[in-house]
Amino acid sequence: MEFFQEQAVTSSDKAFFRLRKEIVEGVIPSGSKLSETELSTKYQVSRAVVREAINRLEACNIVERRANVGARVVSLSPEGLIELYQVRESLEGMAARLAAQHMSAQEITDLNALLNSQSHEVKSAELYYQEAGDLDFHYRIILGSKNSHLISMLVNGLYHLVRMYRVQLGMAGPRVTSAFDEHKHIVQAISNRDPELAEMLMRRHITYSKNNIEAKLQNSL
Amino acid sequence: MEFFQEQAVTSSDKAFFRLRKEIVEGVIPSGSKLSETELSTKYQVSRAVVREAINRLEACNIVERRANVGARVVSLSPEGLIELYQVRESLEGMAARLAAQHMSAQEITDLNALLNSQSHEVKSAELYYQEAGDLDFHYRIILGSKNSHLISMLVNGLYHLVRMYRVQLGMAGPRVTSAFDEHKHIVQAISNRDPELAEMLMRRHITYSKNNIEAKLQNSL
DNA sequence: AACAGGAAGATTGTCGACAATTTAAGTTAT
DNA sequence: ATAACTTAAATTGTCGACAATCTTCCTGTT
Repeated sequence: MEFFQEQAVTSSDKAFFRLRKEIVEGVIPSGSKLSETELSTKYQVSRAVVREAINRLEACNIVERRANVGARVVSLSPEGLIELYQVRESLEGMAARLAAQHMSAQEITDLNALLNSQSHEVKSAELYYQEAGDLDFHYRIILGSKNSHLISMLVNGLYHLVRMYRVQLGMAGPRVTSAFDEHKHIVQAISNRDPELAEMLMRRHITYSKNNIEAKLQNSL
Repeated sequence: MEFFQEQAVTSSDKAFFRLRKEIVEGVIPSGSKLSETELSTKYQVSRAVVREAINRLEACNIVERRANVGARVVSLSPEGLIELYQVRESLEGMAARLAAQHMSAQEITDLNALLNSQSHEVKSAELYYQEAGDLDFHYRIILGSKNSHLISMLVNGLYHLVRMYRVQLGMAGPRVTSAFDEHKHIVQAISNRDPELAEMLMRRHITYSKNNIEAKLQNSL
């Protein structure tokens, strides 16, 4: 899966990645408490590294911590989802606009190639696309913006939360092909160096995505 | 000064606030290295709390850390400033739009009152306005958006960086009164519950602000 | 029976010491 | 003299133990 490898050098990194993965995938349920001692025995590391990992997760808005009390995994709610997608719409719209201005010709070529390769998968009904392919697409555009703050906020901050909502609500939906068409239009706008259109299409794309996941949320709650 | 009191409960909190303050105000110069041992003796606390404070500063994008090497205060650059104001324009524009929708009547009344009180200060040429008053204004609108992600990103993330640029470039400029007029128009749009106009005015306001600080940066570099 | 106060247990916060890694200096060989 | 290797110093990463705080349960009083 992972296209952009965050490589773990320190022990805290490993704990952070593992903990994040387990939370996003629901192995550790949302809303549950994170005990430092418990996790340190489970992961076979000292409490200090678990503590550091939890602190990082707090910075990602994946856990909430209260001083002298402890940390809890955030709980998913319709309001939280809406807030999340509101900022995502704004930030990714901006990313698409900047990408149309700043992506190199090579990067745009690669992006088109990615879409072509995914085209086959979509036709052959591989729903692998939904998860990884969609993330890959959005990820490249975010990087294409060349804005480090934007990249940091989206990649380190919001995206794991987005994935958390998706995974835990079981997103294998009928939106695969239509989302793919939207991706195509966005790439076309970027290829034409049309920032305004790219932003608008991206915002719309994310709004659709929000509506889709929102409907799922209604059912599963 | 501080309108929104972040109260320090733990020892790490205090270290974090103090360190952030010293960095933002340039007491610790940008680009310099942060030695954990050095700071722990200087602050009279253990290395663990300094370490935790530095980790939090990293999450704010105020320091950059490399594993097994150490942390450095970020260095200010024209590119960094532009990137910062790009996202600020997008996020605060969004905040203004949401504020026009979600602020309570009471909050809007308070906002108008704030502007009236500042009107006197501006006329009496108190340049106190520039720093605290401007921050207070923007801060209220951000909170008025009622979007927790947005609030977190701006308040915990970007704003201290913005202040860092301002303080270290010595922002006592001729923009005081014109900025005040822009604030007035924005509040008017919010009072009229006009989200689109509020967003547009806020984006323009921040663009002006960027141009202003950008000119300063040209001179002082 | 309900509520306030206080001990006991558990959890987080802080500390100093040790281990691992990087950086710098010093030495040797080409 | 330069380059590569080795070694030593300094810095960061990790650990286990102790201190402070919160939570829970128990006791006693109204």
